[in-house]
Amino acid sequence: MSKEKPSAPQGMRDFGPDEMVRRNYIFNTIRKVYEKYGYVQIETPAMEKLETLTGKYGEEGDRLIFKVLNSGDYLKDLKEANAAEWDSKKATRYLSEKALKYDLTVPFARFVVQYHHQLKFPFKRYQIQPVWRADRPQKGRYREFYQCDADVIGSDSLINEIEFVQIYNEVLNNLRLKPYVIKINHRKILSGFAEVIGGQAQLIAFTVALDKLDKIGKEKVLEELRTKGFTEEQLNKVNSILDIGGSTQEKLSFLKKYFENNETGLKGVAEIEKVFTVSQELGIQNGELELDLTLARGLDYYTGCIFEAKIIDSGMGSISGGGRYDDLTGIFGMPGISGVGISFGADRIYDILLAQNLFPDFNENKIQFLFLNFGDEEALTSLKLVHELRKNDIRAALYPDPAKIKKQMGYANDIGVTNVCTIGSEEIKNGMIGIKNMETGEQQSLSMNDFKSKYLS
RNA sequence: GAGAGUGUAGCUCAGUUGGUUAGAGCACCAGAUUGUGGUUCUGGGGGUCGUGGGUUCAAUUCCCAUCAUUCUCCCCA
Repeated sequence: MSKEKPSAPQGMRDFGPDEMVRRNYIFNTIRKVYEKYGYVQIETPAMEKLETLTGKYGEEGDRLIFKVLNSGDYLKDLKEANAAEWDSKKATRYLSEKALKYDLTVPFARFVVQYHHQLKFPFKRYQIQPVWRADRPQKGRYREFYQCDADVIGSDSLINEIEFVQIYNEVLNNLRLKPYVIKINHRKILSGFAEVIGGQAQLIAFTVALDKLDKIGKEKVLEELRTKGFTEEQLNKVNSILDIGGSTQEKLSFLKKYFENNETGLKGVAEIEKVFTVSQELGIQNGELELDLTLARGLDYYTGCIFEAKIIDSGMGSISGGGRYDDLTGIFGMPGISGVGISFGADRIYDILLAQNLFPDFNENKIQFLFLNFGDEEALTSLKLVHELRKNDIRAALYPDPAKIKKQMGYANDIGVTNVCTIGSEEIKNGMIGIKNMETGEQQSLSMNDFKSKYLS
């Protein structure tokens, strides 16, 4: 290829008509469930002030924020400050004051603080919008992707967590994404572990290592913690945690004993237990909801229950995450307001549905009647009928150009219309209309009046 | 931020142990069928083999660099 082909930026995609139909199916399915549970929709801008986003996602997250270059002479301040020796981090605040949003939760927290005087709490909102991450793209990972968030803010009740389990169940069932598992854990259980072990300062290192248990195994986890400075005594205590297995009930009773003298851990256990028992009463099956003590989740702001949903054997990472954050609005100057929310990754759901052939047929989007164009005179008659059909909310169209009939038929076939209608000079003379069903190939001739009484009200 | 793979027609790819005019399937256009598609048949257009440099009598093929892209780790939806 001698010339550079035009293309979208790395990790960002175009969506053709077929893809949009499928994507809207996902969005609508999720939207319907959210609305049924009483969530209302909002949107926030593509960009936020850089200061709104930085520091909310941990060091790794900050690195992945897409910064937007200032307009105008963005080097002016740097020149005046003699900034030649600066590193890029120091120079950033002079070069960029806006950034593409990294998720929907933090902009929502900003929204809540900004409009709290006119919001009614508990405020239940949903939001379906793209977010951007300057990540290395790979399978199931894009630089621009859609999140479908639902959050409740201003309510401490565990009812919210329990409802999110219901929402997960309903959305995943409606999309026919089975089998799935909703993993649940509690930040206070993780904190409790850290307190018992005596490595409170190393909570982060501990949870990060714990998170890898599935992937790298027990020995490697212990090894990693050893290099992070955990003593042998601490490692022994970690060891007994890593061995926890069995049913959720067994895990819970182990934890109750383990946290005998630890208030934080006990609180976490009690909350998880309640979510489990009530969910079961509401029909959640064994295996659909699982206490996963290795579930950590990176986002720094979670403080209570944390969720993750996975489609078993999909070869895809989690398609949804979420949790409770007690003080997200605190960083914007409004402390003491608790929130909890979840987020579906629409693009990963799309990939799984496509790979497993789980999209339904979308016939209702097809054109019902395509009228062939036999020339200006004949087309006018067709156009009037098309107009009538459209008035009756029937999808109809006239081929705009008097092209060869073979070409028009080919077009009808390619875009998948249901029926082709012919009104040429013959038909006009006899007051007839030809209808061909493109699927069966059947062709019939109807009088105009029969056609109208059959399809028009 | 670290590592690996791949760049040949619009798409998916074959091929050349370095040697005259670089192939297939699909897609596209035309005809067989001048008012009838999806099947079939015939014909056609389209590539300086990602880009730059090196080795060589000769490079699409070997070497180096560069860019693009895919995947893995990190992290995450």
